[in-house]
Amino acid sequence: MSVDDAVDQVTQLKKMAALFHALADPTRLLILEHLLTGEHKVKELTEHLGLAQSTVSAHLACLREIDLVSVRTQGRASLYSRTESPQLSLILAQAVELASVTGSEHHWHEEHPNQPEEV
Amino acid sequence: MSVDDAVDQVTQLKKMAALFHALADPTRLLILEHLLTGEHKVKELTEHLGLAQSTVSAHLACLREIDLVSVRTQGRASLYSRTESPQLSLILAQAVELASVTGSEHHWHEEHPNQPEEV
DNA sequence: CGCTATCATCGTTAGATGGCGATGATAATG
DNA sequence: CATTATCATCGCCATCTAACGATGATAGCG
Repeated sequence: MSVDDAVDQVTQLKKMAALFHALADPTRLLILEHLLTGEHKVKELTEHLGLAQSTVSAHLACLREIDLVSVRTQGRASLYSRTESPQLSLILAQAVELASVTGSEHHWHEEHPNQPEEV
Repeated sequence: MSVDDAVDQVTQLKKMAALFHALADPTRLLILEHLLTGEHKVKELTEHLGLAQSTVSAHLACLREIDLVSVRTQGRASLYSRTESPQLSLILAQAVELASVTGSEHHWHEEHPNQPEEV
């Protein structure tokens, strides 16, 4: 393995870490789950989460940086929606399974057309 | 949805967040990758990572709490190995793909018998 | 029984982070 | 233009965390 390859690997590991970091927060996971019902305005998310608007905006900015959500401006509102990504859906589905090993599993209503929820 | 279900969902979200948090660090990802070559003593990991022994031990404790690695004591050494988990392997494989979208992809030598690295 | 090697844990420190209110920017409305 | 609604950004604070050195615990060795 050359040195350049090692540098690239570090870069890749950092990217992966950043991705996982974006997912390492219950609030952001809840946002991603809620966005399964379609795009939502920031205010709607704020009411749904019961958090301050600035807090929600910060979480959305975090998700936006990793390109997990997309924004669409309409008038004064910013409509957020999940970015299409089979990889992310798979990651979340597997994480649900791992987290459901113990305790009553709460079904993340993800669209996974292949495997019919075998727990 | 009842209130109890909501509480369970919060619990599940916290578990998922904890899992992702364990993966949200380049050093821990590097440890998991290195453990693909088999079990390793703490000192070996310390030399491989170039970090202090206490630091490595802390990372291993973090991975152990989420049950991503297993320990096997042998003499004075603690042999660490990755816990068997198809879900985790899938998560890491998908994360590699997502992180490889831009830049030269560095192939995480994961054992994924199904899909032959379609980037 | 000393001595060394290996690892876990503790205490500390510098930096990151989630939360909030306040402020600024922008667009619809009158 | 003035006002209001919506959202992003800033500053602040409490908390967390990754890194380290130092210390303690345990197992092999002479």
